[in-house]
Amino acid sequence: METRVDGRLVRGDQTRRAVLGKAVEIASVDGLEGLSIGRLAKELEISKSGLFAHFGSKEELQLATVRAARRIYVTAVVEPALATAPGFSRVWALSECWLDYSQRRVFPGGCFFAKASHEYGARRGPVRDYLAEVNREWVQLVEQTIGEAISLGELEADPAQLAFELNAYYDSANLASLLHDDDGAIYAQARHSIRARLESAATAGTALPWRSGRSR
Amino acid sequence: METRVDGRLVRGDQTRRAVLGKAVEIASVDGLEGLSIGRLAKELEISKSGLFAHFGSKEELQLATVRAARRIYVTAVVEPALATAPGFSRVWALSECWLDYSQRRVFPGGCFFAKASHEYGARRGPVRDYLAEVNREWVQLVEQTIGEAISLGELEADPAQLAFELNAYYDSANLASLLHDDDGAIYAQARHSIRARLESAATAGTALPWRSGRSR
DNA sequence: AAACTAATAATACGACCGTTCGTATAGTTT
DNA sequence: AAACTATACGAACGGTCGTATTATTAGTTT
Repeated sequence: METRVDGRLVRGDQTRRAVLGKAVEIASVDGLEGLSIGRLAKELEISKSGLFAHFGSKEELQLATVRAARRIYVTAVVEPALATAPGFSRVWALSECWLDYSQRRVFPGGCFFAKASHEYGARRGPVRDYLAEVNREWVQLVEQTIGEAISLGELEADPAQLAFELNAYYDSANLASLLHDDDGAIYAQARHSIRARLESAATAGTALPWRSGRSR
Repeated sequence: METRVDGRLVRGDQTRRAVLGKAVEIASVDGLEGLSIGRLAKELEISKSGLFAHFGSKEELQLATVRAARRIYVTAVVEPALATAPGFSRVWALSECWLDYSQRRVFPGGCFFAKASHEYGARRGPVRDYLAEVNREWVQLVEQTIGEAISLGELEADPAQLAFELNAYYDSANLASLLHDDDGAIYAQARHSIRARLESAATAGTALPWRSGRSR
């Protein structure tokens, strides 16, 4: 099965990819509103009008940027966590992957969605709606992961409640690390809280991933 | 002792007050960057140049806006909480006051500082520095309040750790309520988490404020 | 009443905003 | 080779941005 490719479309795709890569970077630092078409074009050394033609409106560019960020997020956080077997250890992996994603600065401005959600939380329109949807998606994944651990008898908790708490720790660590030029102490603090919370919810027989094999 | 007042200065003060009141409103929804001098002047029906003269630069306007927001925050959260006696009940009051402040939308866009801190977290400059300082101030207050409760033998915890966790619950509830047009369910969830966390840290004899006198 | 000061206003500036338009170029199809 | 299509470009549009300069008005002091 041979796939004929249109060189023009390939070129367009590459441009689009480059634009969105840069857009995600800029927006994670300066926000989706601070992301301007002129600046984006200048940094990529392409024409403003040519760039604009790819999206048709600022709002479409913003939406495409959030979609691009979502793909990066899935690759950086979701997929690595799903590589761990379901159950307690996957809940822990999810936390570790998230903190790592924030600390590694996958987006230079910290978690893209924490930033964008705060930027658009009090507004209306498609951008906000999509951000809300992505957030729901994520919370659902965390709840589901917790649910699996409960089903496997490794955890005892209200999934929604525990998911809320874990998420709170993630976001709080992310913000504090940004605001205070953190050297890692804040992430350690978050890890400590997560560990304590999970430990208190673990069932008796469950092996705790952060203890290397034997109990202390 | 009689105080002679200069009518011109009074007039200027009133204007300044009105400007900052509006500025804080706008910024809590559209951010400190979205806060523009032209828009501010238009909404207040005064001249752009006259308004500008009060601050001298956009950055000074932003700093003055954050300072104004801080005063409102102190009035809405800190002072009411300090009306409660030190100890476990004050820790609880702090949480209640904060959630109430967020839920009542003292700022139309939810917590001003959550928004502004995310906006400036990844940047440099005086605005970010001041936001970081205000945050430190707040965290310190929470830790100190927890410390008092420990000294009084009503609580057992690491103050920094518990403060981190409570703050995480506050901010997380604030964001989720904005993003999902909350009817109050999210605040209830936060209250539940806070209650559970405080209950687990309370010492044996401590009366729990949310139980009306007798145990269940 | 004159001199002075503080607050406000009018006007203008260059830079950048998102957007539109006409055109040139590269690549595909016939 | 001709017709067509997708991508990219330069130039211009009306607006708004933050800021500077200059003038006017309101209020105080002498």
